[in-house]
Parts: sequence; C-alpha cells; structure tokens
Amino acid sequence: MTISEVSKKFDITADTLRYYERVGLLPSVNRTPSGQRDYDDKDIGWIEFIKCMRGAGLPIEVLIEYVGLFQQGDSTIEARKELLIEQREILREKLEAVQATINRLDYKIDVYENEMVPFEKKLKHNDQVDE
Amino acid sequence: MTISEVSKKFDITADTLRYYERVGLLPSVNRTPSGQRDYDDKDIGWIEFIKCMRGAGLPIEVLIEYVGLFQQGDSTIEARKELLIEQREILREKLEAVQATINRLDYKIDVYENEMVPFEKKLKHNDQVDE
DNA sequence: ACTTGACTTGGACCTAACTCCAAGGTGTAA
DNA sequence: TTACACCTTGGAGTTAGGTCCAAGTCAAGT
Repeated sequence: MTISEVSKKFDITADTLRYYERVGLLPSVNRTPSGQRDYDDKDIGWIEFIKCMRGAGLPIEVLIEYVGLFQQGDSTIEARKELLIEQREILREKLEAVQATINRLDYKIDVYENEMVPFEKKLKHNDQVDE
Repeated sequence: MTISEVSKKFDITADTLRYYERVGLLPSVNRTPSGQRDYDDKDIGWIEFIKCMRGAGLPIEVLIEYVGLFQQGDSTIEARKELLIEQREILREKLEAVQATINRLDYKIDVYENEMVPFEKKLKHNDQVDE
C-alpha cells in the first residue's frame, strides 16, 4: 500500500505518516526497490492503533515508548501493561473532566433558553407599545 | 484578591493568569492605586469558568470570543448560546473518542493479563525442568 | 532606612505535533 | 520520450498555550 493510499484510508496526511516514522512511532516500513514506502498489514494495524490513541489525546512520546517496548519482545509485557494502565487512568480523568464540562454547558445552555423567553417577551411588548 | 492568592486557589500560575488577561480572556481586572491586580468576585467567577472549560480542552480563542460576546450585552445571547451548543457537540465527540479508547485499553490490558498466565507458566515449567 | 518578598511590564523562549517547501527521483500512459 | 502525478529527503516554519526572564516598583516588618 502506498503512502497516499494509507493517507486516504485513515485520513492522515502523508507528511504526518512520514513524521510518525521519523520519530520512531512507525518503525520498519518496507520500501519498494526504488525506495518508496510500501505499507503492509502490520503497518496498517499500527497506524490504526496510533490513530485511535492519538484521537483520545495520548502523547506521541508515550506511543513511541510503547512501540519500543513492543519491539523488545516478551520480556516487556509487564511494562507495556503498566504503561497502558497508566494511560487508561489518565483517560478516565479526562473523561470525567469532559463529562463535567458537558453537564455545565447543558445547564448554561438551558439558562440561555429560559433567559430568552422574558427577553423575547420584552421585545414583543415593546413592539406593541410602539404600535 | 492578589494574583498569588488566585494562583493558589485555582492552581494556575501567575504567569498564566497574566497571559489570559493579555490575550483578552480576562478583561478589566481592577488594580490597586499602585498598579497591582486586585481580582474581585466577578473575576474569580470567570477564572473558575475558564479553568473548567480549558480543562475539557476548549481552545482559548473560543473562550475569548465568548467573553467578547458577553461584554457586548444582551444582544449576543443567541450567539453565545450557539457557541456553547457548538462546543458541547465537540465535547460529546471527544467524550466518545476517549470512551472508545478506554474500552480498547480495557481489552488490551485484559489480553496482557491473560497472555501473562501462559508466559508465567512457561517460566515455572522451565524452573521445574531445571531442577 | 533597609531588607525581603511580591508585584509590574515587555518580550524572548519553549514544547508538542505537525505542516510546508525545495530539489530531485520514479512510473506509467499517450 | 515527454508529460504528469506521485514519491523521496532534509530542514525550516507554524500554531497553541503557555513559561521564563530582566529590570524595575511596591509593601510590610524590624
């Protein structure tokens, strides 16, 4: 799979895909004899994983560390698990914060709705007075 | 209230508070005769609001716009409401993404837990073989 | 009056995560 | 074989959101 195909498939720019590779987030992408990237299923899997994790806000550094551990084989299983648990905890806190803010916006929007009723009434009243 | 008191109260550095003011996010903070900031209840209210919104990831630009609308008075109530509705929608999507990623991490962590059982068994087996 | 600690400003600097560009190589259809 | 779209690299530039610093002012205690 070429870089532009992957780019379209995941809606990630080719520049970003090259950047990911450069920083060690996407190691060992195969090349065609002429040097062009040729993504295989394993690469696609990583990209899909990275897209999901980045979409939730995990820092690239953390993902690089995870990839690095993965490449070191079975001896890092425990470390990888700990890393994921730690990130999950951070995401749980983020979820809480986002939910709390949504609740607050719900309330504020509701107040605006109800504040507009007397506001519109006032406008109507003024219209009547003018007539 | 002095800047350091506000800083402690909300766990926001004084530099950040000044930065917020500079970019127009916290307009019209009163000063003492000697020119030092003296935050009042209204300021405190805004800071608390900003902290909550920033904590959920709303961009500063959007908050600046909201503050600006607010200062223009009642005629912007509808616009403010629309702005909040739009941001709420974005937060809902973020919530979805974070939740989906937590679920995925739950699954991966679970796999690691179960992958480690045979891994440890293997270790134990080796131990027995060695003895 | 002097010290100490908090406050002021303007502006430079920093980090994360891209994003863009120039200069050049490749591949395929007419 | 020429045109054209697509690929390559290294490196510079961008954006958001702070963060830090120097040089100076101010306030409270001794």
